[in-house]
Amino acid sequence: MPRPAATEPGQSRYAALAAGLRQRIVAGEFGPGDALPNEQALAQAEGVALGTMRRALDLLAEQGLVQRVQGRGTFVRQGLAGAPMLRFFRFGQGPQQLPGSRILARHTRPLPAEPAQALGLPVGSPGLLIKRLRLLNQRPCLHETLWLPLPRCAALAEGDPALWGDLLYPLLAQRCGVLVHRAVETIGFGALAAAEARALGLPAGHPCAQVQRQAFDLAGQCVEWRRSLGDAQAFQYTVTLT
Amino acid sequence: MPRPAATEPGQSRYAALAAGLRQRIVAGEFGPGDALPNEQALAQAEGVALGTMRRALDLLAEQGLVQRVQGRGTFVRQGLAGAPMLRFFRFGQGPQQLPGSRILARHTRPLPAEPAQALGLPVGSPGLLIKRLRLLNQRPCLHETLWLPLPRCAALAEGDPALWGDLLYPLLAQRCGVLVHRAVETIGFGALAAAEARALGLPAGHPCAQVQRQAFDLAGQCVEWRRSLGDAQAFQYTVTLT
DNA sequence: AAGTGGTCTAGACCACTCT
DNA sequence: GAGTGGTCTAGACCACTTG
Repeated sequence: MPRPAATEPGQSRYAALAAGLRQRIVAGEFGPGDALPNEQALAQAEGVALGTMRRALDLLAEQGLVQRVQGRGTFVRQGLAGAPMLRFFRFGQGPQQLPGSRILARHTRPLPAEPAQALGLPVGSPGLLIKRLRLLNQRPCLHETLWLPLPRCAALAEGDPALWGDLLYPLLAQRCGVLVHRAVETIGFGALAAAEARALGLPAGHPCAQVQRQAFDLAGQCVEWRRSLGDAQAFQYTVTLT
Repeated sequence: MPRPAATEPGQSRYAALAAGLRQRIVAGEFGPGDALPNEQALAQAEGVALGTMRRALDLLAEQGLVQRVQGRGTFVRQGLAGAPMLRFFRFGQGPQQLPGSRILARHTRPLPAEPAQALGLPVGSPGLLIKRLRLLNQRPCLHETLWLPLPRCAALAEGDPALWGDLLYPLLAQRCGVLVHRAVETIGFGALAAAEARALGLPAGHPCAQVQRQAFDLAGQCVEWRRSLGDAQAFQYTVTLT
């Protein structure tokens, strides 16, 4: 009975195997889109039965870290595509197309209280502030305020934002090596301040829906704080309870 | 190789076993809270290996139909407790207590278009309309409009609503034999009409959050349509994306 | 045809809950 | 101690994808 190094005591074998694989993925041994070795190889390498290794891989798949494809292999999942923000809103009808982006401002600034807390950094740490407008059919529909932690996302503090394209997360991945893997959003309701209202072409004080987002990388570090504002009339969201 | 009756062709054995068990539960052979026979017995009865039956039971557990408890057994889950409506709102702070209910109206009426469609019944079918106010610390916080399908929920058309207690779903279970197992909710924002505003003690036209709910029984039949209105200021909801 | 994950078997032993 | 679900093994065969 070999009792190889369990990552945590009191854990089942397959959970330990999953944790080990998770670490290897986070460490970059397998990049996004890469295939893992096949089950047989992994099981043999760890000296464990095939079924046990399968269980570990299934666990990682449940957690969204890998994706299993019959006949092809087990692959490390890509990060979040980005811009699923619009799923909360119904602007016009017809096929939902990709929203455009217009950067309104970009500054390096000390982090204010709320973003700092969300990012898990001390207030006043260096941050990158971005304001942008999301557009659908050339019409402004969302006003966003973003804060990014600065040593880490420094690559975005330089260069012409006009060349960035419409999605932030692919940019974060390419330029900063930051892969967004999970996000938590909080929905609320308020009234538009003058500046945002003007940008959206709505009257000041107009009711708006507010979506605050924290985005996390593979290691669980928060790498973005964002607040998006849109017309409350257009807001709609569906949940299922069980 | 016995190939006993699969509930559906082209399905894996464990999926078929799960479907069979599901049917038996829906048919009432095992009521909410009852224990299923143990794995060994079920596997033997179906002439299948233990692991395969386990897989079927795990599937039902994933779907929320049963709950597995180590050392005790596998149990049919109770229906939704009810009143998780308040999870969308933060009224005051401190420990969230159970909301009170005051029935404002109850009528038997032909179903209007929207509730009829949600319930999967023709417009004009007999329905039971209920309006009620949810209260927290004696203060009104939610205004609800409910439609129930009528032959089925007839027991609620009689008797004194003042004796109903604060939760609808336990009532539906006891008096009508209707077990709510799943619900779908859609969130939107709007403005309060005069009547609702008055009931909630807010000015007419005040911004409000609106939660529409369809509740389903074990068989997947819609058994309730509901619209709840509350102060938009108090609204807050959190989602996780992966 | 070779390689992958998906299903199924038949058994052993462990961890937990109840009486 | 008896009974339950949870873990693990070692193997067989199937279904799907790709060259």
